[in-house]
Formats: sequence, C-alpha cells, structure tokens
Amino acid sequence: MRYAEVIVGLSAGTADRRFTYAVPEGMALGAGWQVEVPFGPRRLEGFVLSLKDACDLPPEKVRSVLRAVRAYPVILPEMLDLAAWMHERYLCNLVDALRLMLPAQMRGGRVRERTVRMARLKVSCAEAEAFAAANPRARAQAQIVARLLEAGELPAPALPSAPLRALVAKGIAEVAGEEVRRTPSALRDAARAADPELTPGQKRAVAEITDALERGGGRFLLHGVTGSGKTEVYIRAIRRALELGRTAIVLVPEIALTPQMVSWLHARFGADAAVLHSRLSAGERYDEWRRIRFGEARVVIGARSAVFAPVENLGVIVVDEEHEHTYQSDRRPRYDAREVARRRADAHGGVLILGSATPSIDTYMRAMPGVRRENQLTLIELRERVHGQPLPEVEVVDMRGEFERGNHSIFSARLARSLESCLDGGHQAVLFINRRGYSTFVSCRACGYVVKCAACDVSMTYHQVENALRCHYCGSEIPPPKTCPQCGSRYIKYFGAGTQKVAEEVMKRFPKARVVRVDVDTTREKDAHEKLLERFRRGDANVLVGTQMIAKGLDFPNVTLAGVVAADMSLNLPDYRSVERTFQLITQVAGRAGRAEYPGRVIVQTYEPDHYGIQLAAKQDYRAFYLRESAFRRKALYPPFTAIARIVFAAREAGQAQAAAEAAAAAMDAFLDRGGMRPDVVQMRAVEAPIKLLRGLARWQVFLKMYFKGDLDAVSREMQSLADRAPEGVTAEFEVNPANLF
DNA sequence: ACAGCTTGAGAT
DNA sequence: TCTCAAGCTGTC
Repeated sequence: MRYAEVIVGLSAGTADRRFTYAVPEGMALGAGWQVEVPFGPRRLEGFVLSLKDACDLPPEKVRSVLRAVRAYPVILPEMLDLAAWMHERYLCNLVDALRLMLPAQMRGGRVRERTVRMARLKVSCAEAEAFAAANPRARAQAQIVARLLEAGELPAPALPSAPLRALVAKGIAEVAGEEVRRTPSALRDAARAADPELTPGQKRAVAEITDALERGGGRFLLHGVTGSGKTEVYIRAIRRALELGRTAIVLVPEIALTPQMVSWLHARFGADAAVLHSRLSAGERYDEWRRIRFGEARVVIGARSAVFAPVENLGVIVVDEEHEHTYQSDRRPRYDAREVARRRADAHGGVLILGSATPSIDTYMRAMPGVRRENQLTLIELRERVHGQPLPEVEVVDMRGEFERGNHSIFSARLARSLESCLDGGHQAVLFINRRGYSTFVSCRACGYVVKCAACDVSMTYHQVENALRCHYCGSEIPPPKTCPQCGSRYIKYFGAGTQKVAEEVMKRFPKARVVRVDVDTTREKDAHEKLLERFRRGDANVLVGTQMIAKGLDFPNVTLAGVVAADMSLNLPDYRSVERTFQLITQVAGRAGRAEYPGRVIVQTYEPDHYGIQLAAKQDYRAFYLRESAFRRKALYPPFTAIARIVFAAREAGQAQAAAEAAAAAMDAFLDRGGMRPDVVQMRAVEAPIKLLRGLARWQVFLKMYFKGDLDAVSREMQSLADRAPEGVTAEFEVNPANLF
C-alpha cells in the first residue's frame, strides 16, 4: 500500500501540517500533484508533498485520496522546497505558499476545462453552397454558412445563436469544444526585431553575466544610468540561457506600466515569451501558465507573482527596477519577490540580475565590500547611455524665490518658458506631480478646519472632474461642502495641486498644449493606460501629466522636457525612506527626457533646493547619494542597519486596539527579557499608528526596531504568534520592514 | 472552516 | 442535579 503526505487546502494554523492518506490501487500520483481528499465531514483540495510505503497511524484513521485533480504534478519539486522555505521565512501556512504557485482558477478543485466552442461545417463546400442556394429565406443561416466557408471554423459565441442552432439541427454545421489558447493582446502580432549593436559597457556586462551562467550561477546588481540599455543586457543574457536549454523569468514592477518591456521581449523571443499578470482574463492566465508549465514558453515576463512561474531549469531571473516596493507583497504571505527570485536562482544554479538606475540603499549595500558572502551581490555598472547622449541637465528651481517675485502659480517662470519653447519646437513634455485629483486638501479660512474622511484619519482630496471630495485610502466620496462644517463660514478654500489641476493649468496657459493625464483615476479601465500612452506616442498629445506611475521605463524619442512640479511632496513624508524615494523619482523623471537625438531638459521645482536628496539627484550622482544616505541611516539607526517589525492592531473602538497593542507589548517585554534579547533591541513600544483611523477602524501598533545582528527570526516568530492570538474583534497584521509605515 | 465535545455558571 | 451555550480540539 502506498500513502501520500498531503497538505490540505485549509488556511488555519491547526490544519497546517501533513495528513496521511492511502493511495487507492492504480491511482497515478506523485509529489506536487493536486488531489481531492476527505477531511472530517468535507472534501478539500490538497497538495501531495511526498509518497511513502508505510504508515504508522492506526489503520482506522487513514482515509483514501478521492481523486487526482490533474494528471500531472502542478507543483514542481523545486517549488515544493520553495514553499517550505517560504513557510519558515514568511511565517505563513504551507498551503498559502503553495497556492501562490498556481493560477487562481486552478484552485479549489473544480475547474472548467478551457475549451472554446467552435462552429464548423459538417458537410462539403459544394453541399453547403447548395444548401444556402436552396434556402434563400434563411438569410442569417446562409450568412453563417458563407462565413464558415471562408474561415473554416469560428467561435460559436461570435455567431448568432438561433440560426446556428438551426444549422446544427439540420446537420449542416456542428459545434464542438476545441482547445484554444488565448494569447494576451500584448503578444499578438509583434514583429521580430533585430539585435542592436551593444555598447562596450553592455558587452562587458553581458560577458560577465553569461560567464557566471555557464559556471553555475551568480547574483548581480546591474546599476545602469537611465537610457543605458539595461534591457538589452537582460535580453542577451536570456538568449544565452535559452541556447543552453534553460529558461528565464523577467519581473517588472507592474506590467501595465511597462508595456514596452513586454513588447521588446516578445519582439525578440516571439512565441517563446509568456506574460503573467493580474489584468489577464482567467482563461488567458491559465493558458499562459500551461504554456510555461509544459515548456512551450521559456521566457516569462510578469509582475511580482510571476516569480512563481512553473519553469524548469531556470537560467536567468531578472528583477527590473529592483528598488520598487511593489516587489513586496502586501498580503499574506508577505513575501518579497526579490528574495524569492534569489532563492530560485540559487536552487537552479542560475543567475539573478537586479537592475535599476536607482538601486535601493539596501540592495546597493549588498554590492559593497564587507558584506557576508551569502548576501553579496556583484556590482555591474553601465555608465553611458546607448547612443552616447549625455544625461540631461537638471535645473533645480527655488519656488520660494518665485513666490517672492509675485508668481503664485504652480509653474515657475523657468518651467513655463521651457514648456513654451518645447511646444513651439514641436517636441513633447512630461510633467510629474505626485498627487492625483485637483486640490490636495480643502480647508476653512476662518477657523482652519480641514475636511477629513469620516472613516480614515486623512484629509480628503478634491476631484474637480467628478466634483467630489475623495479619500485616497478608502475611496469614499462626499460632495464638497459649501460652508464650513465646523464654524459655518463660507470661506472654504482649496489648497495644493494634483494632476487634474496641473493638466488644467497647462491647457489654460499654453494654447499649443494637448494634454493627456495618466493617473489611477484615468487608467482604471482595462488597457486605458496603453491607450493614453499610445495617444502620446502618436503625437496626438504633446504634454503628458501624471503621477509617478509614468516615471518608469517610458521611452519616447520626442520628449525633450521633463518637469517635477513639486519635489517636496515626497521629500517630507513621515518615512525614513522619503529622501530615497525623492531621489529615485527625480532620477527616473530625468531619464525620460532626451532619449533620442534631441538633448533633454529637466526642471525640478522645490521649496528646499539645497536638500542633499534634490541636489544629488540633479547631479545624477547615485554613488554620492548612497554614501550620504547610508551614513544617515547608520547614524539614525534605520534599515538596513536595523530591522523594523510591527504588528498593527485594528478595531472598531480605539480602546480595543490600544488594549490589544499594550497587552502584546507587555508580552514582548517578557519575551525579550526571558530570551536575553533586550540588548539587541533599539526600541519596542505600543503606539498609535501614524494613520490612527483607516476604513473606520482605529489603529494601534507594536513597533519594534532591532539591530541587524539580533535574532530577528526569533522575534518575528513571537510577534507573528502574538498577532495570531489577537483578541476577538481586533485584527492584527504582522510585518517585517514594511513598504509603508502608515 | 467546521463539527463535535468539554466545561462551567446559572436555574430548578 | 440538570441545561444550555460558549470555548477547545481534531480533522489523516
């Protein structure tokens, strides 16, 4: 008798272990297979971890596997190991890790087979034509016959159903389930492109990476200035991997924001490329997954979750724009795709490439000397842009001076002049403002009241197009007040500028401007993002106004001006990474201008022109910025020199959240003393969260900061278990080095 | 997740 | 001493 060790599809702590089932005689089964098993009174999906020949449980307790859901292992052995590692590393249930590894529609047992019903003729061409001629009154039927004669077969849902049914009933046509692969639109009809000539820097980078690939792996930080052609380096490394019979994964921060990366890869790898991302339809995603699983597609491109693509024999894994925080999952399991990528590369003896023009401080530090061997990255630098264009000049404009000179508009004289001449010259401009909506907050001049969301502790943003105040955290909307809700005054004023206002001002002041606005509000619909960018690419629009979602990877040759309307907006956020993020934003924005033959100009408006983050970004001196910023982090005891962990407690009543946080903090105190860990901990306390009310729930947190050398794993385990035991009515979320501190 | 069981405080 | 509901435990 054979037995299967199964992880059942129940995401509960007490069920998060192996259960042993008997394998019925003759049932094909193996590690990584998806099964259906009896569990108490219910049937559940499960995953086989391993098979064995003996079982020490009393026989009456052992039940049998009901069926194998699919006739092949859905999870490869390497991925089973990966799930086990994630279980340890991210303190999640094993099932939750396993479930990340297959598309949503394959979970939960019953999955429809992915067939499209196709209609085709059941009789010869001559007979079909004869039928059409003999039945002149059945025009719709004749039309279908004509279309089928032309096309051979057509998807049944695309044809009028009543006449089609009639044809089937008469034996003229038939409808059968046919397996059809749905190819995502991005992959359709892309032309194969030729290889461009590499710069000397690119050649060196490719040589170093492919060398490592052939010698059993390596980990690289590819630090290349904007426009230095990092993508081409990825492509050549991937090409080599394919030549060696291996596969590749390319991760991008968000697929909708980097359509060009998708088309580049497809242009170079054709049908070898597969795309995985959240905006695919269920069917598309399943088909792509299967193409990958069965080796039909060997290059996978996708956002965070594509790191779990079921490739075998992985040779290259690229994490593009490595510094983006979208690589950290905000849901459980709270994995970091960069870590998972590294782990997969190691498991396959493959190469990991982290690429960025502005690496995170954390990553760059690992490319410096003196780092522990297992964390070490090899630094490869691309210092020159591909066509030898210079990096654009960045001008920092002091907005305080503008105000003194009587210019109260959102554009400095410098930016206004530059935009004017850019448009006069027939070129295009990109303007960034890191806030969507029209006005960033609404306030009463008489009493100073600021309109806040009723469910969240944040001020509401005025959206002019919708004429509503909107909360950017929970999405709720209210009509703008005509009088102050607090003092009744009618002097309600709108402060600050968002994308809507900037777009409006541009149209008002520059008659030549044809504006497109790109932010979450204009890109909610499927493909809206691509359509808006396409308008800009074709030249139907000449000014692109947007939030930082447009800062990445855009490559428009006719853009000669890039402007940051208010650089301070991200500089003064209450987060230790605000300077790093501002530096990244300015550098990325600067990289959008002057990518082809015309030189680019970049204008950064700020009220703090002397801030090192802004000055060094203007000089585009990453190394100097790194040295300065890492010195600050070391001194102020911020990551990566320390680790931050927190449990956020949320409850209807502030008192409940506070009590839960204080109880957990007391338990942590006891734990730290018991384990002798106190000296490693910089800080541990219960405090109100920076945003104390979110979606109607009061929030408190246990905030912990500890030295890098401390036993973070042990502390994390304790904090996770405290979070798991949160009292009734209180939700608790545990996070290590969270992407957002609110 | 959910059923079946234990256990504990009030009602008879 | 009985009863009902709220916590606890086990699910191969």
